[in-house]
Amino acid sequence: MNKKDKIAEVTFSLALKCGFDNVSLNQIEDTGNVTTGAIYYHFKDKNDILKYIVEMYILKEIENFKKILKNYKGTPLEKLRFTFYYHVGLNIGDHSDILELSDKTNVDYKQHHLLLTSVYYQHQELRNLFHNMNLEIFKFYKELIEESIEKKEIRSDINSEDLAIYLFTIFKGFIELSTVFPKFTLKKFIETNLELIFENIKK
Amino acid sequence: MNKKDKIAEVTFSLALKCGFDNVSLNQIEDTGNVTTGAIYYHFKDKNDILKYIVEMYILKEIENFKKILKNYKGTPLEKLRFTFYYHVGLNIGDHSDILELSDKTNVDYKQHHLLLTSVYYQHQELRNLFHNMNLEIFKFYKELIEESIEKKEIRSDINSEDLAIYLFTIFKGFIELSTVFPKFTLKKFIETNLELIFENIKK
DNA sequence: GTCTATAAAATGATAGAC
DNA sequence: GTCTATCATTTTATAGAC
Repeated sequence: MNKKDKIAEVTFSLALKCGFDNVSLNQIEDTGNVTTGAIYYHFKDKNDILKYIVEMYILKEIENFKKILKNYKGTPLEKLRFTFYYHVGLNIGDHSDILELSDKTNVDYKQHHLLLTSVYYQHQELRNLFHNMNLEIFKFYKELIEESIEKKEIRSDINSEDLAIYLFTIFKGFIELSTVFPKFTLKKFIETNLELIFENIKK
Repeated sequence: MNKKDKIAEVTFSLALKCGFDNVSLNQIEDTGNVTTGAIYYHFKDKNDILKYIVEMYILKEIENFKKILKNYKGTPLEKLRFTFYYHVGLNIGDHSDILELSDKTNVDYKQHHLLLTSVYYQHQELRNLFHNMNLEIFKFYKELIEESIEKKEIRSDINSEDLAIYLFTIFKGFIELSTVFPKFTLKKFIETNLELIFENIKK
């Protein structure tokens, strides 16, 4: 791995623990065995590292996932279940040659979600990147629904945009809920919601 | 308002904009016309202000809301709609004599949600307070459902705990979604979801 | 209880050698 | 491209007067 990605990787890894703004250059230098000089050669300033991380580690995710889902065979509900589980598994790296996280197994979806939310909050200059990402996810759900309607796998008397909103809401909801509400397991959240979603979309 | 609450209020107001950790004591002093001396007389350290804010401004919310909903007459769906709209309206102050926000109208539910999430993320010492809050909300939904089943207003062949998870998920989901996804209005998110919820709970 | 002055540490960033 | 040394600011927090 080149130095630039090394810096990004170690910063990402540190940021996951307590937020990007709470990671100091000193920490990055000590943990990653890099020096101030290297950092400021590759990046304009500290926030430039964040921008690079967001673009490299986060925004590529959906494109990758779409490719993966293309090869996945199953009913709409199975595809949805796969989607939900895939995203909380955060299989970064397993299917991607862009990302080179050396510690792939340790990316926790809760920390990942919290980091994204905090970055969105505290770095308004990056918000458009997130808006575009969410638009992509929305389109993904809508296409999944329209395809299923075409194949007559689910009921057709319902607006695909509304259903996409509904699915997206539940997706965001159980991630958020399982993050800040440890009473139940993630599996419980996903399966309970899938069951009620199914009641709504079956023919 | 006494000095302690003045400090808390101005800190809360500043924190809403870009996160608690990004507010400096200097900012608090300048904005609130208070001095270092006053701050450290009333609070142990900076994080002690946050703890006070969380306890005063956030955790009391549910208790207040429960009281309000008791006086609200309507069907379960109407109660749910009221709940959803109430919480994004964040009617802090309108019904509470505990809170004394001088700038009540400016509390934006998106900023409020982002602040809570960031605080949860970056201040692990406060997580238990949030867990308890979420448990209270969960119990609220569960009781609403059980009451509705008893009154035979909704279908009874469904587990009240599962339905509570479902409602809570959607609540968390549309808050999160409308915060980071400006394509649609909040009203669109709420109404679309309510419609599909209704399909699930009607007799 | 509230003030000012100041300490002590940490932070992001730059300069210049190699 | 990478290093070390250092600057300039800002930060939280304390001390002591009133």
